[in-house]
Amino acid sequence: MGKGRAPCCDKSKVKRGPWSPKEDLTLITFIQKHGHHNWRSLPKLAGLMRCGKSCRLRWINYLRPDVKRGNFSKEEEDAIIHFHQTLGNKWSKIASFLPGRTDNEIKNVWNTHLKKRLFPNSSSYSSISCPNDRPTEADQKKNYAIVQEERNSRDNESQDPPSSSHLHGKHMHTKPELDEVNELHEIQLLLDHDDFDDITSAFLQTTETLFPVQPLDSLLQTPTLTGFHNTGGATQEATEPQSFDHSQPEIPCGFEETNGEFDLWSQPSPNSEEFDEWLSFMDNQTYFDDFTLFGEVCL
DNA sequence: AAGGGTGCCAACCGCGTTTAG
DNA sequence: GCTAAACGCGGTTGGCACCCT
Repeated sequence: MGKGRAPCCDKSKVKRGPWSPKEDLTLITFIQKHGHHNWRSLPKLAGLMRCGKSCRLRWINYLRPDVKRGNFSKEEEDAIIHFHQTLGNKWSKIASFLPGRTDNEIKNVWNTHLKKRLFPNSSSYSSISCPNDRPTEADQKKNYAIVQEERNSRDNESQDPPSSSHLHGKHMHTKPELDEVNELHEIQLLLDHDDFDDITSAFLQTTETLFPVQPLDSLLQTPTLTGFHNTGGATQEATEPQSFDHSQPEIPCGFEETNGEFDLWSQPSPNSEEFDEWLSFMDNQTYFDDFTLFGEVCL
């Protein structure tokens, strides 16, 4: 690098703060027509007085057709806890296992709900990725177990438990709810997005099996496969989803084992022999018909 | 009713990584 | 190989809505 980073845009010439519905429409329309190959030039071409980074963030976190609205389900929260235990603050990685959820949203849910439940007395503990503040492994496991216990008792108490982390009736309106929902709905009607519709409905139909949520009990055992379930043990049957396949996935060649874990995040080179095998493996694990499509959708 | 406190989330900031020339 | 631009990620913050006194 040279003499420091040039600012991504002239802050005096770009609008900041909340996006208006008109700006949203402009961005959606432009991206659906032209894509987003260059975020930096996009706002200029689209006629938006916004920084490219701001456009990208708005699109990814809010305007993408496959962004799932509403509260997090128990399964999603379990998945977050699971993957956070394995991956730490790798929000984008975690988000890749929760179709329709963004890294920002997951990060917020973790910071505002899940972390407090897991580490209620750790006010100084701000990041699990910070080694110095990191709770001991034993503490983590204990806390994960406590959360799972709370969940079970909560589910037993009510046939219709709150499905999200918003357990106390707080209802924020900063998301496009109420009037804004109608407005966005109108925007959607204006747009031709057949392809996106297909993808989105596919997501919604298969969400329950997209991320095989490992029961918390079995999570407490040392994971043998980074990012995926292990076969658990004697404790696993209590809460397992019915559609969950517990067979140990066969590890294709090309995955290297480090520290007793297989690194599935290391995608083989597209030209390598392992690539097709990797695709096939990931396809099976994510229950997507076409994993390459999944990669595209996740942007 | 009012005002201070708190929770929450969308958006911003800055840095590391990747890509292009 | 070097440099700068662009991208992407994770941490942080501003401000709104609700709660409490």
